[in-house]
Amino acid sequence: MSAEMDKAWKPQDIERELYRSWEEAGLFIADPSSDRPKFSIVLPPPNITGELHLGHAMQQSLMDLYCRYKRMRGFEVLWLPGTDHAAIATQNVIERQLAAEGTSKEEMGRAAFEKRVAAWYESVGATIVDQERRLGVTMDWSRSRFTMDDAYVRSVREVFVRLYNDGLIYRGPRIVNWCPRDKSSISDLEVEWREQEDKLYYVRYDMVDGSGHIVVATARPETMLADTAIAVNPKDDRYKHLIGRKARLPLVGRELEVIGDDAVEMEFGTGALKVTPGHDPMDYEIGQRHGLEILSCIDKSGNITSDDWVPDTLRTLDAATARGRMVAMLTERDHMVKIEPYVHSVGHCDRCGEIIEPLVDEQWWCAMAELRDPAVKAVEDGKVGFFPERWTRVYLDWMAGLRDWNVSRQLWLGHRVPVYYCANGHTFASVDEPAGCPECGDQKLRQDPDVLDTWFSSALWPFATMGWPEKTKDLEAFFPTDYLVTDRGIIFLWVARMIMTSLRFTGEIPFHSVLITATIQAPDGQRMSKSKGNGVNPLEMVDLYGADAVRAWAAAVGLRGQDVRFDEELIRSYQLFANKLWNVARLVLSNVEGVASEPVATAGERDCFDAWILSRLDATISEVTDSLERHRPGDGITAIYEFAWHEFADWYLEAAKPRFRAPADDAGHVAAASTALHVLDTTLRLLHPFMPFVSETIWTRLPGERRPMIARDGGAAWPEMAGAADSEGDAAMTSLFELVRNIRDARKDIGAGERERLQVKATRLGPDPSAQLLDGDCGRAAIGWLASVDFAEALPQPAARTLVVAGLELAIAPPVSSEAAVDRGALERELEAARSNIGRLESQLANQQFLSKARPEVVQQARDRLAAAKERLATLEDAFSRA
RNA sequence: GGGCGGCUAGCUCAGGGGUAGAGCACUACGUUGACAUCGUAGGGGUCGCUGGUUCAAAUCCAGCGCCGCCCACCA
Repeated sequence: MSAEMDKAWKPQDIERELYRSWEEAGLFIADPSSDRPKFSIVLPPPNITGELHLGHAMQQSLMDLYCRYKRMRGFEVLWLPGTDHAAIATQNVIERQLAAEGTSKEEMGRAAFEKRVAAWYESVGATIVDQERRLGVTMDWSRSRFTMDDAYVRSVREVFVRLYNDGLIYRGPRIVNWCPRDKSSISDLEVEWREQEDKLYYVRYDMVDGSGHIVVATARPETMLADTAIAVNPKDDRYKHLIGRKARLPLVGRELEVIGDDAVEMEFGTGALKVTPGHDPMDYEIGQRHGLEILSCIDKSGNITSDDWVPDTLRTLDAATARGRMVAMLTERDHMVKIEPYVHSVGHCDRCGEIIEPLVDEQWWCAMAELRDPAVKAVEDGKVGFFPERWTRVYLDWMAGLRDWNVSRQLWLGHRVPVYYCANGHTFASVDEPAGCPECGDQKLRQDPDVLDTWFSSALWPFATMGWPEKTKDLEAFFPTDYLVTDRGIIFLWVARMIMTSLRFTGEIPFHSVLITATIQAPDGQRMSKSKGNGVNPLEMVDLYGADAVRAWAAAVGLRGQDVRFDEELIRSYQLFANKLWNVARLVLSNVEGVASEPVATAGERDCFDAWILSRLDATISEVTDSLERHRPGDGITAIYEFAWHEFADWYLEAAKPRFRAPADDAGHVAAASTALHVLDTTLRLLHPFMPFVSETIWTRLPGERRPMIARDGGAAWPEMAGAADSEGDAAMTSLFELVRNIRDARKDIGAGERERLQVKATRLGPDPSAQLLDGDCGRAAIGWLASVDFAEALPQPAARTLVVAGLELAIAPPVSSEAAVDRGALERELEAARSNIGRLESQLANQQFLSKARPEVVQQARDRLAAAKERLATLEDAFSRA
């Protein structure tokens, strides 16, 4: 059996082929008519803007972990994949490519641009799917969706039309975030605020009646051309007498009324604010409250308008140039009072980085209040839970301040707004391409030119991908979904909106739990980004360490609730773990010929190690299962790692070697082999969701017929506890390990040769169950083997060292050729540590307050520790006196 | 301006009232037939600072200091 197993685990040779075999067997395809309980996840569709990054790899690993786990627990699992057209992001990527090629979308025209986009979607989509396969994810490829698929487009239109007909979507002029580069509005959430060094300009506006002046502070003097009022706080004694009077706008001459509004901060600047409703969101609201006229002095390209009230010398200038010229003009005319350095936040387009120009424009809006309320309640009632829980508060706080959503974009890419205008002035929304106006029958229809915010279509993802509004089998079987695994960065942009649309259109929540994953930082603690060049390609990691290692790393760190600093060594450590397991399997498999895969039935045939490892296996099953249910898979992979390496391999298998070497029909051999086989089998099951490739590769080599682990029938079931837990026995074994370590340590001290067998004499000091184990047959055999000692009735010479562990005294005979090179320094350090330990415990136990107030078991614990410490000290002093 | 995280061994991080933990790195020894992608042993931390509560604080409370993220209509 082992002959065909290489000495090392080589994931690169195996993973692709193994994945192909899973896929060809149709193991990922969900059956909606299955009578099993259902479990479903929809993949957050990656933007088709480029390759996947490490964050995607981590999230997908976590999703796959849960899908595989649920399959093993008997669920019918649907994991639905797909991609998002990402209108504005994709348009930006392609426009950048075109610019690099010396052309532009305007130059090539709409048709050619669309062809170019289609080609891009195809090639990038294929790359993404290939990356996903390399990770070993069990997505149901037969159900893959793209947000621009015909059926999906129809769902989007359906939602839009219903909201439109319900009056929740409306068109109107309001202030929007305008990106002069993309020539489109964007929503509040897509504005990225960056701190910037600027100037604050203090400008004097003279009162019309010649009674003085008022000085305002502004960071954007170029917008003053469109001022339509001056505002002061009505409580401000400096200014309240001016309210209702008029000031004259410099350079333009317009008369501006001084108004009182609470929004004006008295402490800022001079306490007087120039009001420009056409180019500032706060001013816009002030304008709304006071019925101010809205003027625009900056157009959609970011240039000064050529309205006739704009001074000739400023018309059509770009805003930055205009600002410079205006500052000069104001200074020249003695209107500039002073200029101060000023640091403030400026809104930028999160896609292209351009500075946002707030301006008033006709756009489509979605009223949120009615959509919001049920979505708030669903989370408050715990129907949708966030993990870590603290994100619940973040969600609710944001929802509380929700404002209407600008859903239209002026892009070339995306879902067209399904609103039509006929020549007779009728307007209507339609799911299907309409043949004529429903009111007048006019056939010369014009469709609204705008497209929808990408997030409008993403908001429907969980149900639109399953065929909504049709009543499909998939919807019935797999919706609502179970987990949504995503990044905290899109809780508002996406998660909240899915909850809102889902409740409105399906009457159900879209998912039960939102698992917020870690954000991965570069090794230097900075944000990973393409522009900084500090990103890590997940495929490179897969090539280097194997998909299993990347996945185990993701499980270890992805749901800790903290951000993760990327640490390649951690990934590597899981590759080493896979290799360790591989070699564990080689050892076990070379000893299990003809052995049953179940542990030997009767306790009588098990030795103390068999019982112990089965007890520890039970504890591990419990820990791993629990970790997954608590959404803490990091605890699970750690538990498996600890168990498999440091308990099963380091102690159990080492101790089992003598029994393995006995003849195959020896009872001890059979007990050890069957126990080892059972433990290995179970460990592989526990590991499979985390590291599917190595676990399955080994599992299929175990004796017996083995189908793929995730197969519905005949695959590997998730392990159940076997009632083998025995905490007293475990404690005794821990003492045994401690004794072995102490003997090894002592051997070095007393100068014993590496392989020299030393004689020892054991004396039981009391009825301690640990002492019984240590001095029993199993204990003696194990200690003898692991520490290279032989038990004797009496020692030929006085003991070179006496150890006391858990009620057993062990005297060790001196080695034959004792070249003791005892490190007295080390002994002294230990003596000192032991004495200070005793001192600390004694003073604690002398403290009446402690004795009377601390819990009794804590006091007892201290007493036990003191006794043990004294034993230890005696041993050390004994050693020291001989050294 | 408000909120949320973080600050524990050289590095990356667990833990969370009762003697400080892991992995990696480091030191010494070791190629005995699972594995040198390994084994055995070892060194290394006043748990950001200051107070408070408690018999007992890295852990709870308050304040402060950095670092990061999110939200916000101070122009």
